[in-house]
Amino acid sequence: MNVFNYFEVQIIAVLEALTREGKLPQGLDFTRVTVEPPRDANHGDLSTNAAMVLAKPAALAPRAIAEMLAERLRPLESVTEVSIAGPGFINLRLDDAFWCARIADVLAAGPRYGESTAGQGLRTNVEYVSANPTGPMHVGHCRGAVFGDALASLLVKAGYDVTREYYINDAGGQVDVLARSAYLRYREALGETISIPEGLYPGDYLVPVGERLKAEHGDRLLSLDEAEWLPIARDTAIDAMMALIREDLAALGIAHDVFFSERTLHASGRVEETLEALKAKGLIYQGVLAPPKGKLPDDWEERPQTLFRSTDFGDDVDRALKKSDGSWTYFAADIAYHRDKYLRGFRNQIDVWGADHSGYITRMQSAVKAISDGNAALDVKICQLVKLFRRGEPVRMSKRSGSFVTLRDVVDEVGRDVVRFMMLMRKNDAPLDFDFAKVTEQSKDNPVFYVQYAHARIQSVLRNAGKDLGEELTPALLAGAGLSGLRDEAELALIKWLAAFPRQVELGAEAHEPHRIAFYLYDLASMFHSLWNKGKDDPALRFIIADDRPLTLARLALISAVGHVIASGLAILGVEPAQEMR
RNA sequence: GGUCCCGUAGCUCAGUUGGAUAGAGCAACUGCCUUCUAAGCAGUAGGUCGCAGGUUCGAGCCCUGCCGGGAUCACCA
Repeated sequence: MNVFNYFEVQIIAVLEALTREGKLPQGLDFTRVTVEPPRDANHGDLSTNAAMVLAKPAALAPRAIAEMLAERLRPLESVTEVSIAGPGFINLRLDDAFWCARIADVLAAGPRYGESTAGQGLRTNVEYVSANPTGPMHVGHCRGAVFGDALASLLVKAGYDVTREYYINDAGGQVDVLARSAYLRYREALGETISIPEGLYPGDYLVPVGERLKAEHGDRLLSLDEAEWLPIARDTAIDAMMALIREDLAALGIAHDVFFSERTLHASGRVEETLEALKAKGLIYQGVLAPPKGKLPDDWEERPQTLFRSTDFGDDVDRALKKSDGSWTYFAADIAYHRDKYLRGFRNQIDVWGADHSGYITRMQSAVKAISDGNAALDVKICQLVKLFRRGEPVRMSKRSGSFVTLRDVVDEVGRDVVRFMMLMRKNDAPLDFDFAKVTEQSKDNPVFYVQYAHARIQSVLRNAGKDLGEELTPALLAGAGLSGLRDEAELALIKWLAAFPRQVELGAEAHEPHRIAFYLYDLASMFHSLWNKGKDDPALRFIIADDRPLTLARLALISAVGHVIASGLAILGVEPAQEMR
């Protein structure tokens, strides 16, 4: 149950009744009426802006509307207090029994708590990672991978029908470079001494590809022209690189539903088809682009190009679809790809890109509008750079020497859970510092451990509880607990925060911001640790009270619910909850 | 020079899509371990939300213009 939605429905029902009675004018728009937790909990449990939002269109004073509304809200079940404050806020307070009943919601739903139907099964495609298949993933891919995966999980939780997709860029010049690099390793496998020229991939992850080419083709490829061996070497190498990448992703706990090959777009003629469709709409023309403002590129030459009218859709300049050699640009194929997604039924598309592609967003969104006649929406989430540190010192990486940090290095060193959580402790569009020393530190400075520790503490109490109760603590026993004994402010605050989880899921999903879940969990852990320590100061607040079985069960139900919500939230982030930390 | 992102406490960052007196953590200072895990908790202190206008009942959030930092800039992918 989303408490806030629940009361929003009731408040709007009251507004409709007032309208029918002629106390509010006909035809008011209630969509801007919201029910939220007030910023300051002292104001109440729920707050609505209805009176302020409706004042102007209704031509009434906010307080007049508020008075009318408040009068009708007071009799509602569970409402103990309705007050009008500030410029016209209506604050509601709900009785303890209502809040305690939310614990039962959590226990009944278990790991499913927080699931919502807000997404209404909207088919949604989240494309993320999409690293070029030219080598193992490096640390730069890490953030987008985790972000996209968590976002996808969050959307699933919120009721969207999500496909996780990886776009394999296997059609451009870089895979030919890969093929030549692999062919060199092939010759090496056949006994030649090789040196790797500048411009080819030096990484020794291609050595097994050379071996494999040797195993499959013997020395047959040596006598072939490049035009003949290149496709063979390329396919083998791409296949091997994708296998590497899938392993890297698996190490992060990521599995895509669809791996989509760019090459198949070209091979099937869908690029041409897409361009024909755009041409039919009058969006393609031969033209000459004005040179970029400011300093010109050294090799700038003015020439006619095949252009897409992205300026019709808000872009700054029209964009080229063909290269000077007549082949399609990456953009042309990308339009075809996004059109393909649209034709597969995805009107809701999300791409997760690195910061270096931010200049590409507007043209891609323009293209999606064009190919879908405005029926599909593309949201592009940009993940800013991750700066690596070791005890405060930046980690230097050089591509040329091949001394870059791979994703696997990071996962192996600090663990999947730490990587995933830390990548989500920042908004995606803010840069992120990642210090190997700090993220493995086991202290409250480290949010991963802080949240994990809360969960572990809860499990510890639940494990020990059986002894004190004299019988095994079962879900049924907890479910049957009478909850009325939970009266302490800290306990109620914790319950209210638990009840806020479904709303956080919906808001986070709608905003495409999984980091909200990480922050929510951090706050939840903090409230739990606080409650725990109250038991240190005041034994009456401990979870297990020897001579009060009903209260003990109520508190165990509460912390069990906290455990469920932590586990449920961590599941969205793809992090395992810790059962024990010693 | 164009475009995009960022600018909130000394530091690192949240800020419920425009709500009430702007919040955490670190660092500093003061307390809390015979008792469910001190890997924790409580408290003190710290702010002209980059600057200036605008929009309205109301702006950290929206608009315009500046200032500062980053990314990117026909044809690569």
